[in-house]
Amino acid sequence: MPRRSGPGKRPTLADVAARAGVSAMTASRVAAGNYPVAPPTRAKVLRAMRDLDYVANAHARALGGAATGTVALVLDDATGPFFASIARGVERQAAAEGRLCLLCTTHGDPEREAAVVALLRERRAEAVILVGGAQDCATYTERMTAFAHSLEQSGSRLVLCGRPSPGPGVPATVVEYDNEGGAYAMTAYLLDNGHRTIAYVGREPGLSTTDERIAGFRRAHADHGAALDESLIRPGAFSREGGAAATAALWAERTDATAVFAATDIVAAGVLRALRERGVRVPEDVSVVGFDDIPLASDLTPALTTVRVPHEQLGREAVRRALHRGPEADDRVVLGTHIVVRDSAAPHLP
Amino acid sequence: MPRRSGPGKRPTLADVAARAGVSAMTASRVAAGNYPVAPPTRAKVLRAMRDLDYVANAHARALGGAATGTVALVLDDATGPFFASIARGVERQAAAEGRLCLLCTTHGDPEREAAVVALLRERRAEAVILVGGAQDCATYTERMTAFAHSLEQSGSRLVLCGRPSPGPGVPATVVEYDNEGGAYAMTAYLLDNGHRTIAYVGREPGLSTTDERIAGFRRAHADHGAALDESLIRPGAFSREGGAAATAALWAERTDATAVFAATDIVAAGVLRALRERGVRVPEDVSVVGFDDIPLASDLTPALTTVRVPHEQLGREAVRRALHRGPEADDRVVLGTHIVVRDSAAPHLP
DNA sequence: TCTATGGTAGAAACCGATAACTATCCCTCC
DNA sequence: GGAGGGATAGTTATCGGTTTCTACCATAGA
Repeated sequence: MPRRSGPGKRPTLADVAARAGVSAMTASRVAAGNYPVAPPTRAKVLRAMRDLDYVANAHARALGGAATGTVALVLDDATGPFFASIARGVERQAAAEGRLCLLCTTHGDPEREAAVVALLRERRAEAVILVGGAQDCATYTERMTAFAHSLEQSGSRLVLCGRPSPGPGVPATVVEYDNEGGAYAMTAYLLDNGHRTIAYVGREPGLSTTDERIAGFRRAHADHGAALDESLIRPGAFSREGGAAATAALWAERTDATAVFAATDIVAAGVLRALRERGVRVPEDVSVVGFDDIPLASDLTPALTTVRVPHEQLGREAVRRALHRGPEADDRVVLGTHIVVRDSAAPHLP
Repeated sequence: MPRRSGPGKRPTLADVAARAGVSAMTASRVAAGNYPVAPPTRAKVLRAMRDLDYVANAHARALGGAATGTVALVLDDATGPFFASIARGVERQAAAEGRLCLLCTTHGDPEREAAVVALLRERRAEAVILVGGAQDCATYTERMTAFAHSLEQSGSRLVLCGRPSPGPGVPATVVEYDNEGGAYAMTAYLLDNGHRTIAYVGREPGLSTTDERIAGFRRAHADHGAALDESLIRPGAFSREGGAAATAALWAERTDATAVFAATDIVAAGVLRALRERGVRVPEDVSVVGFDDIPLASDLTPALTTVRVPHEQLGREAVRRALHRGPEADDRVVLGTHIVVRDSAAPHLP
């Protein structure tokens, strides 16, 4: 049975030292184990530590100049399997490196993002990992540049994960994945299967990921000599409802698309639902593909053909590269993506 | 453009004070705003702070006795929509209360759990929230009791979220949800719909949640005067594969069940897959229901009838009750659960 | 016997912010 | 004119662990 001390009376090193009949310094050395201490003395100190259930004060250590052993993960929203997978990667790598992981959310609010970064500066987080697509405009670049510099001044490192780089010369690490290439591969796959009228559902204007994916979509069309009807690129929020609504709008207008490329797997879930409601069979009548390869993808009916994004690895790399910084060349990585073929896409026979 | 200071040279309050030509104390008072400072002086200090891009050192503050503004969330695994929702609730409430949230995972390893708790004691987290089902044995109770006491000694509060209480007199807050009641309601619903041969798939022996749900399952049978064939309670892991495998095993043995109660929604996804592979129609031939109501539930085909667990509220309550402690009576809450009827269950016509 | 040497342990200072106390200044009122 | 008091700013000490420097003892070698 552990001692039933009253609340808030934590034993300090001095207490341990007193109980062991040595100085605080000796107790500290036993705890750290980086200095020779005579075995009998060490035993007495260890005894006292166990008796008092001593734990060091991390804040005192950090104040003394030691690293804080903390990395911070900042995301839009902790729900969403996309973020969850990245969080898992971050947490795992952090744990593997003996760090604890702070989790913060911004709900897409730049002001809150700035507030969170300020809080993390106060805590001297060793790395601050910002995750998720962002509006890639001048304001964004400026903000990230400012964050990078103030974090650097606080001895911490900014990591942009799945976000555009603020440009060279800015002290930040960027870990991205190949949006353009993934979209290209998927579009090429559909084109190779005979599809010529492919709708892209879920364009969020200005969002960096959207822009890159649409670029790949276009390039594949061009490379295959396929005409691209701009009216097939449909706006829509990155949500089930967004996917369903955009599909409803598209089908109200025209029903000649033979394939739908959903901006994300979640959007694809909405697309599938909307099509099912209209009696359209997938993949017999229309092929549907997604992007992300979240766990949901394989649970949909039919199981979703999609683009695999290495979320967990993204998180691990973010932590790894922030903590062990090599040559400057390593400050930007792009992880590969590839398509995963399941059951939601079929050849289109003219 | 922000100042391009070299790395690691953070300005201190003393630097600010020097630049403003005042004492550190005055600068501190301006920062805290809890003491009258003459407007011209305040302006000078604020100016200096902005010039130097000053941020306080949270560790110094914490060392001085202030609260650390940190709550910790400890879970088995950050993936899993179940945990993600709780994490969201915890993070939101923490943010609302001006706290940051530490995220740790244990992968179900008690040793790692102890190590994590020790780390959190070092950091003086204000609350340590342990989430997720646990083996409810004597060892568990002992461990939790020990955690509760040592955390209390460190001035922090243990919260058990969705876990059994270690008993009265232990300084811990328990936030649970009604497993037994939810399982009872769902079983009663199936029985009311004429089902008499209901399989329970996904028993993890010894796990507290499993035991409670099966208790509800039994009680409903008893109350409805329905015989319960013990061989219909099938073991299986809490995973898609577990659900699929258990279903395959069951169907290999007997095919007379008219309904399947899956231990969790994830298990239900596996059950649905296994049934689909066997050409069994849901809900026409067999009804399938789950437990948790994670987002996936409404994306399955057919949309899953399941038991709603208020995950996010669970997280919020955990933080709220740990931070504002009222009378001791509030140390244990049980949040309600209720069934959500969708499309995966239908009446059984004899 | 006296001095090098190594092995141990302790004392003082420091990290940065702040609580508690003290010291001014200046104005008011007796 | 001097005591009293409000408003403001500064001094000192403290939180707990670590770094750096110093002090001691014992044994070995001269």
